[in-house]
Amino acid sequence: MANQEIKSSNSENEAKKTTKEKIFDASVDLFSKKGFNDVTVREIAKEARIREGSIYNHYKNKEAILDAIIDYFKSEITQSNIPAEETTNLIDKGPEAYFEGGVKMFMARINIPQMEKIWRLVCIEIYHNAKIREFFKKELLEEPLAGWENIFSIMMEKKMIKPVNPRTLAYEYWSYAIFLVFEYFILKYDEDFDSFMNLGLEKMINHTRFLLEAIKIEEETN
Amino acid sequence: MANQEIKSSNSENEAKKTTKEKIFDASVDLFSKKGFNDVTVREIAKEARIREGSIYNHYKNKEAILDAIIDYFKSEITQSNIPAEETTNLIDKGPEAYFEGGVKMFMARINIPQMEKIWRLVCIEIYHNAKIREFFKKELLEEPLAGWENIFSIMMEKKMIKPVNPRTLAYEYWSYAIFLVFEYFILKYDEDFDSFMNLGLEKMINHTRFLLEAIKIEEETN
DNA sequence: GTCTATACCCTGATAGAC
DNA sequence: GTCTATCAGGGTATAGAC
Repeated sequence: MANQEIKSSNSENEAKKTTKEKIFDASVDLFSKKGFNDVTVREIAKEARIREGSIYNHYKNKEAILDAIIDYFKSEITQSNIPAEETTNLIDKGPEAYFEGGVKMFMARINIPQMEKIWRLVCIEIYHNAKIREFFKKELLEEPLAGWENIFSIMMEKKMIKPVNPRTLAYEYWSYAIFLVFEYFILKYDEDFDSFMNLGLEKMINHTRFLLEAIKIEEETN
Repeated sequence: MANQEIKSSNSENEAKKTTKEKIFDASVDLFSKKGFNDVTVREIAKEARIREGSIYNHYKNKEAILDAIIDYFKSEITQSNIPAEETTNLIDKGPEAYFEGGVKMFMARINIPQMEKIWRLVCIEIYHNAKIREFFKKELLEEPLAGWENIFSIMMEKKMIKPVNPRTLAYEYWSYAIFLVFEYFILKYDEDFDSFMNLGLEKMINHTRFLLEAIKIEEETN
């Protein structure tokens, strides 16, 4: 956490940035707005206030810049995963507490200044870039689905929630999160200037409450 | 319904196609695979087995081909909307029947041979093409959400389902459909050779059952 | 490392004979 | 309508002086 300020954010201390960082940040900006294909190396150079040729001293080619951004995204996402030990502790606090934890976990993956732009970039390049697509499928779809399925199974064993198909329940829960990402970063990114953190959080909590109501154990069974 | 075979599908009677149709079909094929930007006019000409220059006798430019495809998509989607009168009739048959109708309505929008490719094209160009994005937002997100909100409100008034926030319920229902579209056409299009019709139908029915269970009126209240 | 200058390729689109 | 030939522009990437 000491020298973790490698990726300095936007307009702050622009002067202190290395050229490589300038290229990285300018590319994040442009790619997230226009998509990889529609950004030219000339534009990146202009935005980074350097000459075109200098870019190739830091990155092999245009594709390599995108790769670096994807790697950064991957590492940020993977870091924010909740360790397995904490999971078991959280479950005993009841479904409400766990859901709340889940929402916060989900939001933590987005609530880093530059990450919101990279999320946008990931969403718009997902069809086009195999690396992004495979990562998204594995780390943001299959792995969370399997995780939630496991959680729900445990909760059912402990009679904390109604017995339903845990796989179905995992899909019911998580698909909404993916929908929110899609809705925000693809459909509404240009118009909603509020961050996903603020807009999505409320909707996700709403969703969680609804689901909780559907699967809670009725009091009257006592 | 008589001369509605204008858009002849793939390999059938290739010879009978007009040149304009050849260009249209070749473009649908290529755009849906690679995206608009990564397809060249030369490729389209090759796929359509004509010369490059001939394309411009039928379409003003490359963009105009995409526009024609989008217009075709729009008209197919709009046609398959259920008229308002039928809606009220369906509601009285109970939530199960109505949901079933809803799923079929949704699937009907996809289950036309060439439409599956165009759906893919729409999904991958949605960030990039304002016309597609606005249509998707209006006709496939906002309008259905408003429609379902209305349906659910009526059902609640008629005490057919539990009283919950109808807007929330509409989101709970419809967001899953959008998720399925996204999952299939973006994440899994290359690998799943089965049509969305087959794969999505089962998942959507599963979802419907879960939601129905959550909002049904309990028998014991009698 | 950064700059200037440029090579080389591919793009969408057009002109004009047939 | 379809073809051949071609253009102008813009794309990535490189060479070589500083």
